[in-house]
Amino acid sequence: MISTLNIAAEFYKGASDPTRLRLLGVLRHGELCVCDIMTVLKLPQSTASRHLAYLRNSGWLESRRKKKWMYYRLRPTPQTEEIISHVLAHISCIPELQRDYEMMAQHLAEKKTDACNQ
Amino acid sequence: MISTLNIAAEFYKGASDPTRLRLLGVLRHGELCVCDIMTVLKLPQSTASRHLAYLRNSGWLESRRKKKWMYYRLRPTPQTEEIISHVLAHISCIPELQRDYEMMAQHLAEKKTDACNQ
DNA sequence: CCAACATATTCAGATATGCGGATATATTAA
DNA sequence: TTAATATATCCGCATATCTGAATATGTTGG
Repeated sequence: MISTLNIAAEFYKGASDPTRLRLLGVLRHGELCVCDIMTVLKLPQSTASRHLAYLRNSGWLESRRKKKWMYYRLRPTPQTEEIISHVLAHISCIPELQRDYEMMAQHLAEKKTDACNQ
Repeated sequence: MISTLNIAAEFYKGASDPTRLRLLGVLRHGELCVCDIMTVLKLPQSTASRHLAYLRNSGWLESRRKKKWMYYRLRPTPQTEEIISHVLAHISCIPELQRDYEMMAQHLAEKKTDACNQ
């Protein structure tokens, strides 16, 4: 049986792993594809994909396919919008995540096209 | 602020279990001893104690001894005050936790003395 | 259709976490 | 000091989670 209590616990479990916090941190940039994320964060592809799916299943993200690429983005629902914004604010001053964020900014700036062209 | 990535992950891991969310919910009442918590939430004593220790170690609670009883309370540090208040607001509308909260209120009202007198 | 590429899933092994009864420790009252 | 009480920790066991390589699935362009 899925209760609201368990759903809330799953939601916070989404934020309970360092790699997933890194993913949330760079997703403050907006919609990102798996290949950009794994490139910037230097994560194995399976690790990036698995944790992104975890975040989607726990209520943090939604995804859509665009050509060959799967794009993930933060998903503020009426129930989670406020808490998500505060968690993001909370983690935004973690040094490791600041570095991730800047690396992603540089990576995005250097992309020549809108599509993924690593 | 949250000093490291791992510490932040541990903090959210504290909120990632249904039983621990129940503990946080009743602790909105203020300082509570283990015996009141285990009585109201109908938790085995080892379960209540273990999760309270978990919450203390992950940055949510602090504790102090008062006579024979160990009292736990929410610990809003400068680093966690804002996020803790928003997590509490987030979980405050979960039906199970509302019931817990009301049961605790009734339990506290019926206590005859300040000390634990179950 | 097929080749190339992006992403998802599987796999095995290591580690972490949950549980509740049993036991240990700590504090107090008599 | 001793008994009673409150809390913490230990224990065995079950389940969950993390990892990265390997493999499977899915999409696109030619």
